[in-house]
Amino acid sequence: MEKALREILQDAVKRMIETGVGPIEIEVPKDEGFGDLSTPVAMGLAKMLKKAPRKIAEEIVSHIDRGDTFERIDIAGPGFINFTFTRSFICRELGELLTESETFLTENVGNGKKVQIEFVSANPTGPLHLGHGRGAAVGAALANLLQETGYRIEKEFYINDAGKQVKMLGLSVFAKYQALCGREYPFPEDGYRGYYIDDLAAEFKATFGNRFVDTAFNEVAADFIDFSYTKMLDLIKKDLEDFGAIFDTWQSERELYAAGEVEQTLDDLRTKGYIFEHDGATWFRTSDLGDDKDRVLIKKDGDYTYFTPDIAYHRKKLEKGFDELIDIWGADHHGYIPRMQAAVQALGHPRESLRVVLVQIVSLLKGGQPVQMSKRAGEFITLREVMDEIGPDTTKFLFLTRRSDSHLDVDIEVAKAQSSENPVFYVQYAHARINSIFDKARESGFDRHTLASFDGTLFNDEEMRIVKKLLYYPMMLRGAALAREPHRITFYLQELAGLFHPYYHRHRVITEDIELTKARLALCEAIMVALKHGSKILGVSSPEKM
RNA sequence: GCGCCUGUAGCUCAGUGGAUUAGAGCAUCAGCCUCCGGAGCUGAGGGCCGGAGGUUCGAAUCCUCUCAGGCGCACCA
Repeated sequence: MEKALREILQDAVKRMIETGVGPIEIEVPKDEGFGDLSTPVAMGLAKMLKKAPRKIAEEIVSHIDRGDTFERIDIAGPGFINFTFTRSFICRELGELLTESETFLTENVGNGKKVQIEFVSANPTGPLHLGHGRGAAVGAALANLLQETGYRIEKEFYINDAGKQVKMLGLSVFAKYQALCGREYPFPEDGYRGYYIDDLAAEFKATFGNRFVDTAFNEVAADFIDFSYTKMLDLIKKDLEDFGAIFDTWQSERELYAAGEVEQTLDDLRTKGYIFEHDGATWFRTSDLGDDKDRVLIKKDGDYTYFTPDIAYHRKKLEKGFDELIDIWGADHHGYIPRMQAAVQALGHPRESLRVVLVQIVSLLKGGQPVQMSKRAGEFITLREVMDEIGPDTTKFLFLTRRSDSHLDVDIEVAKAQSSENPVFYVQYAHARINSIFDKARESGFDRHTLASFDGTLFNDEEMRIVKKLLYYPMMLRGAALAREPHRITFYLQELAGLFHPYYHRHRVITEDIELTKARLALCEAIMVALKHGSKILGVSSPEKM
């Protein structure tokens, strides 16, 4: 519906301004009385054409053939053009929705653009916590959303298997291992203290016995590090899989070093003149590229900073030929964006090719009281706990019912208590309910595949309202994709379910009247398709029974 | 001190320039099971959109200032 209007408007405007204009804004009016769709385009053009908005609106309207598409076209307020579609046009669209099914709901906005989404990328030093879960939910949903709207997507997890963090993990396990073997060994101050460290130490001992007792950590560091982080990574992979976050590629930081990528990146930047030496360290002149200050790449002691392999990593991504990189980061890393974009630019790509989606920290409450979460101290609620407690669907929906950059308080008590009152069930229930209507309908001999021939004149106002809501789906999806905001789908689904449930209570779908039944079943079918499609993008199931 | 994010109903949040009465869920209160699934439905109460200025025909939305919370500001990761 919106797509058709967009094309009509483009044509009309082109007759006035040969060059045409950029994307034309089309919106659903707040008040139904203002029509089905409306555009403020005339107001936007007012400055450029130096004419009154209403005059421009009139001119645009004069170039539009009402045909059997529009019931009426009005100019209202300061210059809005309001469009009301004819019933026959709307029903024709519904018919297309039914025959084309999911294809009707999506639109190709990506044009095959290659986009890589990197998300979660948790250090393999412990189980995933709730914050990671939010990143996983958002990343997976965004990937699905873009996939559905014509982008080519790769989902990647970056494994920090080379830095200090995994070393600390190894040392923590080493210390516990020594203790298990009856040796005195100081536990590192910054060590990881979670219960899983004890488990790892015990597992290590069970595997290797006392073989590593009485050795210095430095001599056996690799054994402990590799053993521990691979176990943790396996755990993470399992959690993500059960959560429904499936990755295409797993990029190891070590591999970047091994393949000489880090060195090459430094050479590359050096050749381009961004590198300088100062105070015994090697610097990257990011301040030339929009960063606050220059950044160190090689420290005085000869080690790389965290930034350095990360540049190499992004360089590798860009070389794989992606048009856009989306990184999903915790909001506490937002200060890191300018320097990473500077790096992207230094490597010869537009800085916009890196788009960072920030996911705010999840604050945890327990019965209204804040719970301090610290990975090092081992005090945190894991994604696994919550997922097991309230289910992956509810957890995902919880994360996707908010904008990703909004602060989110999760009260674990409330979340558990609400598990049967959660909005996700409202949406799923609508789907299950329709499914059960169809079970009933089949008993009465109605076939789901002959519904496209429904008689749309039988729809009452309430039904027409639902049909229109369904026809708004493609534009909602398009907007969500362009804004990279999957939460819009969540809200849409709640609204759609919110139209269906009251409708269901007021009207019987299956009645003696065969034509009316067919029309209503057609409507139900369409609702079901939309619910299913949106839920699938969110990674939430659409159960047939609950 | 500087920067970023957030401040909307009791709670959790949508809406982020255009059109009288600013929306949803939860919570609270009052109702609805002869009928396709009550994880549902109907209704009620509840808001100077943190505050103050400004731009505009028009501001929750844009600009400035200000208050409050969160997060950043490393030769840490």
